[in-house]
Amino acid sequence: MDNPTQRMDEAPARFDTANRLFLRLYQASNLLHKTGTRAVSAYGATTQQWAVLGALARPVAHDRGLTVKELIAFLMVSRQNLTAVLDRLETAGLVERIRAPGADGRLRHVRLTAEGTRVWGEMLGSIRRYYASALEGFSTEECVQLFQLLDRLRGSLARMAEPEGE
Amino acid sequence: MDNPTQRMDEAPARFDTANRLFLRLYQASNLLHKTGTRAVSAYGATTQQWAVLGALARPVAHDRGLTVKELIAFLMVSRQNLTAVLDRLETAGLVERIRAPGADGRLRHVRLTAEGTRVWGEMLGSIRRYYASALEGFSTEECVQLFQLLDRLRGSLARMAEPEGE
DNA sequence: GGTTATCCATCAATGCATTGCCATATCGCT
DNA sequence: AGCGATATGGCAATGCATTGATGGATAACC
Repeated sequence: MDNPTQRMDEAPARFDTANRLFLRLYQASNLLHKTGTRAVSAYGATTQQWAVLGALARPVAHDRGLTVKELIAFLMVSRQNLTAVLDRLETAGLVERIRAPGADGRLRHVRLTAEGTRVWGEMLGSIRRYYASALEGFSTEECVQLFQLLDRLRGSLARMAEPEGE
Repeated sequence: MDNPTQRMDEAPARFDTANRLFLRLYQASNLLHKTGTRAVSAYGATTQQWAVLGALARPVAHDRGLTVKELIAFLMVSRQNLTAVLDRLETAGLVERIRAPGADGRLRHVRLTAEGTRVWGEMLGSIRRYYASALEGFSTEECVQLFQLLDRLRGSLARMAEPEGE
């Protein structure tokens, strides 16, 4: 009873915090998909499709598009998963897979179609409203802080997913 | 060119931060399931089953169990989803659905079986190692900070999911 | 006793996400 | 020309997660 409990309690407290932290991550992610999909459902889209369209709409990617490999790296999902999402987006006419003329023949560049660019423009309003609503009680500093912490956690988990260095 | 750009740039910066923030949330969640399931795959479990077992293993819940409704509130998932997870856990013999003798006849209490308690005890080692590895670069203060920010975000998203008060 | 509400389960559909394996086309190197 | 690596696609299986609709058993109220 005379041992210092201050250090003894450190590990259990950290475990407990980790437990709560990952439960919140799990819950927040589920809610993100649930509410996010609802926010863009008027366009027949989902949060994943929103993420893909958002990646392709960036100035860097809009003209030349992104290869499947680059999209996988950007979103950090499996190739088989991305293929299915791209199939749905292609069927909807929002995205096209093209072979760049002069480039590597193996590469397929995924690009927004004119329709895809138009729909993305319409979706932007809903997305802005969604972000504003979801982060209503957050100061800009807190947003940055949360981003940075999530960024580090993502990095840590990515390291666990791929032990061998790239 | 003489208008104060400081305020004009606030909204775009916030939008950009939100964009990155939710992408990180999306990525971190996918990696959580990927690496987490790998961590407990030796027990034939997944992260969701881990979450359910963890909820039921808490001292508060271990003896009397939790009703399906309580589990839904704790994990914040849909009833149909939870039913499927519970079915798999019941088939694996880790969980049992019982009707409490004196209580409301509509309620089903979900409880860990003896086997479930044993397996959870074994899983705890892997889980502790997982938490330690995932949060390796984080100070205890940062863990708490991330938890609190995620908790607020979860609350905000939950409000968006259920507009009418409970 | 009858109505209404709650708790739980079921069936069905869609989409996301992973793993594993196989196939094809192209590139780069020898 | 051949060989290995890379980039993509296809197929299959499993599990998670949502929505929607239906139904049954129990409780609470009138």
